[in-house]
Amino acid sequence: MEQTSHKARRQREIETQREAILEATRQLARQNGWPKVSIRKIADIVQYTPPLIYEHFKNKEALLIELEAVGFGKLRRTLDEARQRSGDPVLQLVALAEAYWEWAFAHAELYQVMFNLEGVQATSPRETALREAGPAVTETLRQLVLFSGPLDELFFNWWAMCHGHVCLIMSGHLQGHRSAIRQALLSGTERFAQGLR
Amino acid sequence: MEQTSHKARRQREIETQREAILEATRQLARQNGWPKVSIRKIADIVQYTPPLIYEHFKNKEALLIELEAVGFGKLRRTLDEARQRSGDPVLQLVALAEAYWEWAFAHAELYQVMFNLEGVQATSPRETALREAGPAVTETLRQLVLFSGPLDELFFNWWAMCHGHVCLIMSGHLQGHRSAIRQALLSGTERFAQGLR
DNA sequence: AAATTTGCATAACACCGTTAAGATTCCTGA
DNA sequence: TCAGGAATCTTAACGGTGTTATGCAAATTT
Repeated sequence: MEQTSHKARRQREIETQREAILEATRQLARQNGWPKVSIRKIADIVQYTPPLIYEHFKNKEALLIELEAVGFGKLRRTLDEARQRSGDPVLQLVALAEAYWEWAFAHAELYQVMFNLEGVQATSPRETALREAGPAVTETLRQLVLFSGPLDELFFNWWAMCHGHVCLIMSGHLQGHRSAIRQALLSGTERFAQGLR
Repeated sequence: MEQTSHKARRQREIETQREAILEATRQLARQNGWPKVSIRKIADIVQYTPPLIYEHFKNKEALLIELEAVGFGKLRRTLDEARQRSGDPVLQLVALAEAYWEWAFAHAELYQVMFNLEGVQATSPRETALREAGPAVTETLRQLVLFSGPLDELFFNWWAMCHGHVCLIMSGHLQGHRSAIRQALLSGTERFAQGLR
């Protein structure tokens, strides 16, 4: 049946369009920041007219939510990898913070859409999205804490430390102190981990 | 000279208009979130037409920057007060974190414009704005650290802890865990302070 | 070959930030 | 007192935005 292959080919074309839209969106956000990202400009880049975007995404927010999920997935994998580069839990936790920091700035446009920073606004149910990146961290924390400590609290602490330092730079505050803040995050995380032994 | 009193009266009217604009902006942001704040709606509330806004502010961003400054001023005063409610530096640092948390949610619309959260985007020189709220915290930290420790780093750590926890809630992540995150911030700050003795 | 579905574009709507031009009121000075 | 001008505000417009109804042409099915 070549009908099937036609349909399959068409299906791949659609998927290609979808990927192109997502990639164009990220490109625009990287180049000019999220506030200047518009459906019309995205359509321009992918060489179609605006209504085509709406065949792939219900609206602009749905596009952002998709990228948010992409971001959390990528971040999760990055953290999983980082955890496996050392055995000592203290070093692990610091390595996780370092990986978090590097990832955030290497994929700033994703990070911004994940946390509604710098002009992004998407109101989605994100409850699960954040937790998804947690297991690697939580497992490392577990090795640091005797008995069953308040793992949730400690996880929030670690996350807030990382996110907080990243945000201070991304929001434009302390622009000139990027490496100093990076150092503060790393040494702060180490002290945090040491204190849990 | 009643010319002078005329001018003075007029001056006060202008100031009143300006205040009304700022207040209307905050009101709209509180009610519907920043993305739905528009010059036209602000003009509606203050019972004038849009161009009048531009007699008081160069553009929309200038309005936001003004509110950003208002926010940092208020936050600074709040922290100064909180610091004076206890003598013990550990308790002080925790009280500062608590005051920070409470203030952020009591003035969420200001907090969002201060840090470009939830759809706000203002590109301003903020270097000084953040530091302005620092002295109270730094002074408390000084009492905790022997000799001259890396006060800058510790200040960034404290700030990032507070800001990070606040952000996790404000961005919609962990929506249901507000009081748990609050508790995490407070106990995390206490552990942080204890570790500096 | 006719009918229908697919795949896209054109064109429109309401809203946005911003500004140029006009109208009206008020004050000034002769 | 009254013309002239400044102060004060509005109307109207421009280009941009997200989104959707309509239309058209090609491809597919019957």
